[in-house]
Amino acid sequence: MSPKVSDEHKETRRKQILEAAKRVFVKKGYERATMKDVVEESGMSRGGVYLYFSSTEDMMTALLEEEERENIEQLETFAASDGPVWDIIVQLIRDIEQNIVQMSSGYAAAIYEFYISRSRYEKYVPSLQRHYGRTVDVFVKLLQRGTDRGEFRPVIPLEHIARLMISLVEGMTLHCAHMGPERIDLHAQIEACIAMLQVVLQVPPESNARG
Amino acid sequence: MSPKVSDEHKETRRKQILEAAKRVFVKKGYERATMKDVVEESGMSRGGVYLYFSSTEDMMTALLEEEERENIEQLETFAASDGPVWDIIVQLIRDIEQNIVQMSSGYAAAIYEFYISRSRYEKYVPSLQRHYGRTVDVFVKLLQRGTDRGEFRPVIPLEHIARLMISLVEGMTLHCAHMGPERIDLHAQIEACIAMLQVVLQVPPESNARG
DNA sequence: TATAATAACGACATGAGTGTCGTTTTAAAT
DNA sequence: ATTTAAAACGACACTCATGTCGTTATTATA
Repeated sequence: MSPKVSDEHKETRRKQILEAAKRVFVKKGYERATMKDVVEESGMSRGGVYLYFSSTEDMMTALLEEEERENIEQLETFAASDGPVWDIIVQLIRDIEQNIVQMSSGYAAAIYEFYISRSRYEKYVPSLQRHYGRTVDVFVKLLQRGTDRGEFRPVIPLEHIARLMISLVEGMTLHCAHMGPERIDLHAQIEACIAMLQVVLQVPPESNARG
Repeated sequence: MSPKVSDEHKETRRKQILEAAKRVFVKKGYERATMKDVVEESGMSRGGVYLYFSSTEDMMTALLEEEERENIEQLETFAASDGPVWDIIVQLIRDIEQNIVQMSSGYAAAIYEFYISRSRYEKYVPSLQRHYGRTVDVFVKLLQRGTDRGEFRPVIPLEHIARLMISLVEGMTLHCAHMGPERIDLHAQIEACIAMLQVVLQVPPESNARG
């Protein structure tokens, strides 16, 4: 008469399966990944894995839920930090560059596959929109703070700038996933992006944020 | 003793199958589309379809080959037209907006699925790179002409501007495929993109290209 | 009109992934 | 040490798309 294992144990197993799933996604992509693959990669049995997840979609959802939360939190942390807003933005963009490069070997592609296949089913679109909307919000607020402080004199509405930046990052990420950072000259693009933003926000040149 | 049908007939059949395939791709996406689907959609038999294409990959490749060629040609035609370069660019960008909207219902998603799944296999990457490279080239040359003519005084290297624009378009297209043009305020983004370009290229304000 | 080449057909064998479920193993509680 | 709840196993039946291939229908030519 006892629940056979502790909750921690179950959580460990769950994590273990998710890690195996992630490796499979990186290697084979989202659509081509099968439960069989994850079973083999995790070293567990078919029945065992099914005890925790009933599809690869469940697994990817679980993986992304956590990562999206971390992403937004990181963005909010950046946005909330002290100092000149322009410096924060520059740091943020360079941080994004690292992220893009890291994900460009397989995992980004798998995530895109997942989102794209989901966007086909209307019920999933709201969650995409929510994430997009939150990202826009955080970025607009950051730009607004810089403007309020007199750091910027934007020549384009802030919300439009925010949306453009997000589109830009998305495009670079996708291109990177397709062709790799070198081929698209990612680093130059990132620096040019910063320069462009500086012009559009009319950041006075005395703001120096060279890394 | 005769080749049973004319070449035109075979070409017609081929087109007919490709059209059916495109409808299937729009409806189900690339990965979930099966030969069975295309067979049923085309109204032909299994054996008949296999006589023309041996996989959905073949079909998508054939569809895209033509469209990519048309795309580049259209871009080159734009770039080659007379008149102020700034006007050409503005027209080009607004044209891209139409393209993005048109493709946002299913087909763009299918194409992304296709490219992403292909990028996983190295042998396909060169063709992606080639297309990307050509697009950059055409755009750089256009910008260069405007600069040579004294229309622009770019504050950022032209090649970087070109790459940024291409990333931007890619990002907007992807977001549109995910969430639709309204949700991402595509039109505002397009106009903001034009405005941003105008600033970065330092196009004198007398250049009026309001549509 | 007859014929020969082949386009088109569709049933079939095959292979791969899925979800289940009866059995075995494990570990907490007695 | 024994009990027992449930974690883990893995074989099995099922589904579905694939590629083939022997058969049938079609149409340019003789």
